[in-house]
Amino acid sequence: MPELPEVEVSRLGISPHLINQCIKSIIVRQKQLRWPIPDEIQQAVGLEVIDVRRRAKYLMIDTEAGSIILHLGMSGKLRVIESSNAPQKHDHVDIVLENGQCLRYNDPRRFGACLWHPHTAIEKQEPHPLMVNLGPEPLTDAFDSQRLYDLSRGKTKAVKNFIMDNHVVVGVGNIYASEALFFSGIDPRKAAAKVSKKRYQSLTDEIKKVLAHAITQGGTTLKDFAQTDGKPGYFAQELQVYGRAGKPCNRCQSPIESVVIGQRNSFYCPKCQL
DNA sequence: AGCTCAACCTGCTGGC
DNA sequence: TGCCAGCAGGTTGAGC
Repeated sequence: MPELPEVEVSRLGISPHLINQCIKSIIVRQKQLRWPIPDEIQQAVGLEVIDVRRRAKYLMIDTEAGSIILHLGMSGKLRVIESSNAPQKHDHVDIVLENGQCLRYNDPRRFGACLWHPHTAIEKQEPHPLMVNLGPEPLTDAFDSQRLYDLSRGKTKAVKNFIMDNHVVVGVGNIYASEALFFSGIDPRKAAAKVSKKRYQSLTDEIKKVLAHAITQGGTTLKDFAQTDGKPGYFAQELQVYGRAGKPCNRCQSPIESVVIGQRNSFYCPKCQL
């Protein structure tokens, strides 16, 4: 379900309920996610939540002793509810607060993760191993067209795969990759090395625009994404190409086409994207 | 080094 | 109505 906008919407939704609250208990009903949930996560019990941060599609719930790292995978959802609410199917983890509320993590496909990153004295500033090799955040100045251009030289893979590579830039998933390529008029199948500097400038701008705008709309709800208050994301109705195979392009009326690139279904307008 | 592909898991949809 | 194949927002790691 989540790309970067959906994760950021989740962060914005949960953080005011968590920050400065004390963790009373952590209930793990299903520890077998992408990786097993480590028992060390219990080190957060009794501590106050200092901050809720996001890096790429990871959420970090910071305490004095370390951070709980959450990843929503394909189907993960977070909600803040009364901890007395009966758990439903696939409600794998509760982070229960002393005020009676809890952060409940639900993930049918269990592609997500819930990990613990201790702040030991020696490695207090060390990032988690999962985050060591991540590229820049797309909504910061560290992500610019020069970087895309430089890294793309010699790359034969499709430009869509290239911008979805977390070493290049994080947070661009299958939906927004297709959308940004549409707005910049680039054929998603084109080899990354064959895209000009000028077009990487456009692509960089469009990636930033589409992600930032999707965040303001509460993300994209396709099947089951919900904001943490249960409302759907409203960006789905603004999608130009994703999921619109056979429907007319909003710019030129040509039928949108779909093609599999790097195992992922991809959508583009054959007239607007060259 | 760079690229492709299988794998992780459940649920939903569409065709027969 | 039922069954089964195919597909889904992500990421890692094996293998070429």
